[in-house]
Amino acid sequence: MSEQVRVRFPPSPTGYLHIGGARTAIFNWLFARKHGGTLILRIEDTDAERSTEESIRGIIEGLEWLGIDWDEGPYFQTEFAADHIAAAEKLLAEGKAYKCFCSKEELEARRQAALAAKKSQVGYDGKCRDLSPEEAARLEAEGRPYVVRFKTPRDGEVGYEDRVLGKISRPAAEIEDFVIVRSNGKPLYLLCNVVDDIRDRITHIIRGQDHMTNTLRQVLLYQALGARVPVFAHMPLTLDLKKAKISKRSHGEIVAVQFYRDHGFIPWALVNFLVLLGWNPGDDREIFSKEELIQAFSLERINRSNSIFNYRKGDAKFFTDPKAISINAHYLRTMPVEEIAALVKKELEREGLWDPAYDGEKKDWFLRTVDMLRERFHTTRDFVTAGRAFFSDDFEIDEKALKKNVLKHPGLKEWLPMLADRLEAEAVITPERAEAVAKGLAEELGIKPGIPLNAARALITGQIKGPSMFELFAHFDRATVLERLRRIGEIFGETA
RNA sequence: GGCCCCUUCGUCUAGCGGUCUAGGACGCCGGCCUCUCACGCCGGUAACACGGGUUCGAGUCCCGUAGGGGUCACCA
Repeated sequence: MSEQVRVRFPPSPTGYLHIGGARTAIFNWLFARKHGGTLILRIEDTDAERSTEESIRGIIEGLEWLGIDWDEGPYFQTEFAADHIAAAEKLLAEGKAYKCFCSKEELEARRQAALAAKKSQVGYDGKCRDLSPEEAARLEAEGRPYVVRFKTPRDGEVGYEDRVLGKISRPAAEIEDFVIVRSNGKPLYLLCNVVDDIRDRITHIIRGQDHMTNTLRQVLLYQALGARVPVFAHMPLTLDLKKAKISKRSHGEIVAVQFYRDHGFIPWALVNFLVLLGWNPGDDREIFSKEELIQAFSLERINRSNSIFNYRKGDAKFFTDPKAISINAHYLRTMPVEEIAALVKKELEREGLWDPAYDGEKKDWFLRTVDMLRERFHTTRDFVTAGRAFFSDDFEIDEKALKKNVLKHPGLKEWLPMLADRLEAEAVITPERAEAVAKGLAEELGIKPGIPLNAARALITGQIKGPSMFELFAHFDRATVLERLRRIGEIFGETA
């Protein structure tokens, strides 16, 4: 590619960054990085009523969190209003657009009539298209409000070569004379977008298939404005299980990038998951480093069909797409432990469980804890929920663990204190000594080793499952182990 | 409804005429490991929407049908 690649991500700041938008940003970013190009962030804030500062902040934070960096911007569309107006005036002056004085009511009435007559064309009928200059001037002088419409060619084909869909074309005459400037003088998205892309020298437009019909009209606009038509690539959409477009309205926070940040996702894991929705590298790889992904990415391998975000509301086991969780869990257990520890630190801080010593004299212990737990956790959030007992004495014992591993065996009331005594007698508790002590005791008592061990797990970690208890006896500090084991008395006391 | 796009396991997907009794991943089920869980390893379940063509041969090409999606604003 000899020409410098320039792509853009143009969110409209009317909500948070959702995963569909993030995916679009990711594809553009990958394409730019792959070709040593430029990614421009352009905030399309022309819809003043719906645009908010908060949303702009949310989008930027979301992109930063994901690690999607841009090279230019953020630019704000509203700052280029003069360009948009100038373009509209140019089209008007060249006779490529015209003023339309039809009122909304008239338009609606004619539309309904066309619909009733079962006409195939229900768009604008072109009534003002051929108004004489005198007539138009007269109406304008009367103070009649007008919109500016683009004069669509009456013959020929409009088309373009889509990099994912192939050749797309339609007869130009089928496209109605669409509005490019509102009656209040404000240009519309269709025009602004094209003018901005021309100014920003955008070479490739990578966006969702929901823009496909816009594209034909925009191609016309590029041509009328004498600009080169960029390359288009329309990505498939992401739907829900019921095949509806995912949206905040119907799916809530689950579609927000922020939700994943708040639920212990590793940013790159989300990127990795999202990029696999509608794209594949052509081989069996599914896990990519940033460099590998940039290397593997290409527009041609984007799928044509929509994909489904496999999320079931209220699923007890999977709070989001199982594959997303699985990819996150993969990164959680394979990334350098220090990197995971840094993320866990943030979770602990947020929960008020962070001990500065974890960065100092307890650093090794902290890293080992993270390492020990991470292979059975799915998110960094799990460290402060299921893993809470590792960082605080204030934790609840899981109900099932209590029922199944403790209360079922009243003998534990004696056995666990015995175990505590014997561990206390050890000069240093190592996993090996702990195993010998625990197994020895079980044998003497004539019980299965699992009984005291699983009970100890419940008392010490609050969980029904977790790392090896032999490891844990040695891992927790001595006093904690002994104290928690001896709490067995309270348990039976409380529930008796 | 018009126009446009799409259609392989439950989900993400590989497949660009013969190598497809359709491969991988996630999920699910079973097994090994084992103090529990997880990891890991082994095994299993499960799909070419339908109908016509073209061809010696079709998941792959063509047409039709059905289904799904997108879009039809003085929103972006």
